[in-house]
Amino acid sequence: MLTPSALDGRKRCAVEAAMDVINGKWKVMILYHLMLTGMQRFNGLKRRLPGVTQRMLTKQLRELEEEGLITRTVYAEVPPRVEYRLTPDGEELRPAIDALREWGIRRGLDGG
Amino acid sequence: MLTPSALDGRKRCAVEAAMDVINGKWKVMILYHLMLTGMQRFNGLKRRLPGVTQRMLTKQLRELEEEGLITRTVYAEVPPRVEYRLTPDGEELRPAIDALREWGIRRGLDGG
DNA sequence: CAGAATCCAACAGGATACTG
DNA sequence: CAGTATCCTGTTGGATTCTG
Repeated sequence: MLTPSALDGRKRCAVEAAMDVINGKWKVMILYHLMLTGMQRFNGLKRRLPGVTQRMLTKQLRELEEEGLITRTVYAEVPPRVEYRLTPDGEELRPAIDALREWGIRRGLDGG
Repeated sequence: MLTPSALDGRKRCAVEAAMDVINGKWKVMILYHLMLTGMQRFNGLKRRLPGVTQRMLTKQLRELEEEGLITRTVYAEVPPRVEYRLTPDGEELRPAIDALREWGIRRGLDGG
C-alpha cells in the first residue's frame, strides 16, 4: 500500500526507477503485446505496433533485454527466426501495465 | 483483468493512451508526490524533485493540468501562492503508480 | 526474416537570466 | 514565490539503404 507518512522522503525513487525502465515510446506496448500473446517474433511485433520502425523496434527490444524484462531467442535457421518473451521480472510488470490500461479505458471510453 | 483472447486486436491503445499522458521525465513523480502529500506548492515540488528546472517543472505541471490530472489554484497574494492538487481523474492513477512503485521496489531492493 | 549502418529532423529537456 | 524568456544541447526517433 502507498502509505504517505511512511514513505515520504524514503525510497523516493522506486517510482522513478520503474519509469526509467519503461520509458521509451514503444517499450510498454512491446511488453503489453508480449503479455497478451506470450511470444512474438520481430515482424509480429512490428505488425502490432503501427508506425514503429525497424531501427526503433530493435533498439527498444535490446534495451528491454538489457534491463532483463524480455528474452531474445535466436534460432539458427534460414530464414532467421527470433522469439521474444517476457522474463519473470517482465511478467511482474503485468499488474502495473494492467492498471495503466484500465485507467486509460476509464478515461477514454468509460466502460466501453 | 487482462484477458488475452478477448483483447488482442481490440482497444489496443488504452495502454498507449495512458502512457502518452504520463510521459515526461517528471510527470509521474509529480503525481506521486501529490498522492503522498495531497497538495504541493511550486517550490515544494521543486524541492522534492531534485534536478528539475523551473522551466521543466512549469511545463510538466501545465501539461498535467491540461490533461485534467491536476488542478492549479492561484491565490492573489504577495508573495504569490499556487497550489497543485490531484483531480479525481488524477487520483485514479494511484493504483497504477502504486503498482509501478512496488515493481520498482521489488526490482531494486527486493523487500528492503 | 531480422536486423545493421548511416544520415537527419524534431523535440525533450537543461542553463541562465529576468520579472510581477 | 512562482514563474517567463532565450538559448542551447543531446537524445529520441524516423527514412533509407544494405545484409546474412
